[in-house]
Amino acid sequence: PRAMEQTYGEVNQLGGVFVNGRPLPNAIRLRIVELAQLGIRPCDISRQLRVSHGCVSKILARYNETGSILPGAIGGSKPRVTTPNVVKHIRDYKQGDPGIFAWEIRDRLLADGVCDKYNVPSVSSISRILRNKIGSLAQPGPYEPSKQPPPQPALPYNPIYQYPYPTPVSPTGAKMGGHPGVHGSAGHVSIPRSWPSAHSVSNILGIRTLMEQTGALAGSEGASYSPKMEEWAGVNRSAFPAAPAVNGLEKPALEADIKYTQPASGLSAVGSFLPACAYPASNQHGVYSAPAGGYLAPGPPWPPAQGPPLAPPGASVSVHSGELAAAVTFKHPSREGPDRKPPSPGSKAADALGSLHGLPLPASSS
DNA sequence: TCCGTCACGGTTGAG
DNA sequence: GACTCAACCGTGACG
Repeated sequence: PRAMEQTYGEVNQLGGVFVNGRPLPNAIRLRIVELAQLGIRPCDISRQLRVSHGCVSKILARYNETGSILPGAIGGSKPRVTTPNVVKHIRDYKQGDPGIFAWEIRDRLLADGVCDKYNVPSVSSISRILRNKIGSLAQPGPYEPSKQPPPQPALPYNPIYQYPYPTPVSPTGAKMGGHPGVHGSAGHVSIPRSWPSAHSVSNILGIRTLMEQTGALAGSEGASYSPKMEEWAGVNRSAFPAAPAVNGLEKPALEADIKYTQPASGLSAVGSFLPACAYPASNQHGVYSAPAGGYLAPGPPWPPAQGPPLAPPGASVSVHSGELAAAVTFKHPSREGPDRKPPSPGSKAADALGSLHGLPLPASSS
């Protein structure tokens, strides 16, 4: 097992451990942002945390843009908009008016509530449907009524993809009037993924948060929802300053991150979907395993014997290597048995960051 | 020396 | 269950 774990991580040029293809632990991401907010230069952060400067730059850029330290949603596919139900409606429109234009169909799909502006097919898609699926109406197609799948609701989208519905067609039917993140409000988060999905911050910020608050997710939708870290990108974010001051670290956002990365056992509403985050606690432990401590903890502090340049005035924020190693909870397999217990709130990791933030940070967040 | 950017090899998850 | 695809990741190199 140890050999297997040792093959898991890689070591970058700075001596830091990373897992190719996987995001850095939240603790490190948080530290990057914090140190940046304290005025420490990205290059220094890079060396101190042993994370490539490209990564530091990326995380900081994202934080400045979205206010979130969390990585984006990994994997998944863009949900189809041309569902059988949509195709059926298009077919109906076409049959009712053979001369109808694609854009007219599009308008009707919107007007009839078959789709909303977030999932309505493009005109070109409609044209393609007309050409490929409806053009040969003589032949029974896959969407022939006789072969139709069971009737679908007016909005035939998988509940997993809870689109942001600012309109009365919202699945919850309540509190959908203009949630943040959809129409470019002050706190709008523009994750560069245009399609609205459960992965999109727009959706998350609005629907997810609202639904959480209203308890609407307690039902099957919540159970089937596959949340991502990105979901928390803007939770509790109201407005992110374009140029946050050193002390302007958006504590509410970070606190939200910290708060919501509590171990599932300690959470009620949010705990249920935290394990599905991009950092499953168990996975993280496995991923950032033995070598991490070996590379991070014993390593000489950077820069050697250089405190002031990195130490912010009056604050002891310099990250000691051991502290960091604890903060990122690189598991040492020799110290943790197979029956790994959930880290206690008073764990070293929590202490490491808790002492820095005055906030509890569970090890599972790393 | 610093920093933004991008290619690369990798992971992930829906279809 | 294997596969594909398109998203994401961090690293490392370049300018």
